Amino acid sequence: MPFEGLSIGDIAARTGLAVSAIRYYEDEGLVTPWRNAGGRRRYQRSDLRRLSFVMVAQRFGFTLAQIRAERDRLPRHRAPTKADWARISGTFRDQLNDRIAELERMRDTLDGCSGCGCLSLDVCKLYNPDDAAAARGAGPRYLLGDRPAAK
Amino acid sequence: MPFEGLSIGDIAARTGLAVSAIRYYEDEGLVTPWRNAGGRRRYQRSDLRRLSFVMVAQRFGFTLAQIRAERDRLPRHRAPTKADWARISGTFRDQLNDRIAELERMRDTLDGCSGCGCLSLDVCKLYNPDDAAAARGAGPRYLLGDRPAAK
DNA sequence: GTCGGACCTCAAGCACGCTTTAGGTCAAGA
DNA sequence: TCTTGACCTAAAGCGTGCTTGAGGTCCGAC
Repeated sequence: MPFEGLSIGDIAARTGLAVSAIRYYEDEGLVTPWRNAGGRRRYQRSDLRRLSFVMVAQRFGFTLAQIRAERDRLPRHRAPTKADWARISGTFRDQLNDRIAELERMRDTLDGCSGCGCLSLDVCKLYNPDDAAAARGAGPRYLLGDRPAAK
Repeated sequence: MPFEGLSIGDIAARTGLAVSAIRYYEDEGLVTPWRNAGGRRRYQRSDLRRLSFVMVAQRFGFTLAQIRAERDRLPRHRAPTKADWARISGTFRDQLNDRIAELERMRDTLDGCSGCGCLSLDVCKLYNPDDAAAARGAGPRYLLGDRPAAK
């Protein structure tokens, strides 16, 4: 007998996603089931991989919009190659490295502050918008590497 | 003449926060101005430091609720000591280190996958909930270190 | 035939951290 | 006195990623 597709419940059971989340991903254009005669969603087996990709990419810090954009950069007329996935995994890695670097920079700043007596309410530049910090703009965000925020 | 307090506009200018954000922080119990005869908020100079602390702690990944909790652990009857701030900075550092470690773990997983041919749709365990991953629960989240999610 | 569970749609709700809007009030300068 | 800008409150809105609820349908088993 022919393959009649997986139900949304099957997909939920096998991905660990909630049924409502799967429907939401459909609204977001991340997966596109067809419908059976009764109007129920039917999924291909490859949709399991699609949704797994979404889950993995989320873990790596991508928003659903970014994931959709990444997927849209894949060729539609052929199966994804290793090169395609290498690009995506490179994107993942770059994003991870950026985030790691930022956190390390923050940790170093914090360590520097601890060593120099910072985090003292009366001394630390991080808390004192009156001095150098204020001169460069406003508030401690500049000391922490933020760009001048659009208010 | 006596110090009549800073206006919310003064505070906004000196911290770089939006006026609406400062009022929101008041709703959240993070700062407590008094009111002048006309009902306008008046701030102490120390409120600049309070709000700077909020900004710094947010940068370090704390939610407003956590920041309030941290502040509530400070003694109310005396000025915060270096030891108080050392504890807080230690909390900051621990949190940073946890997040760095998690990201590095993810990067290592990703690198391992790239090296072994992972991120190939047909091979990678990350995408294939049918095999070992499925046996341990459902979907790739387990491979990535998530706890079994409460659905 | 009918029961029940899985499924359907659409709308609203939640958490977080704010901003925006609407409709006033206060206070300093011309 | 009048204007203007800074300020006030309360309520609603936003973005992200979903969940929950209400009310109805489909379909396999008994």
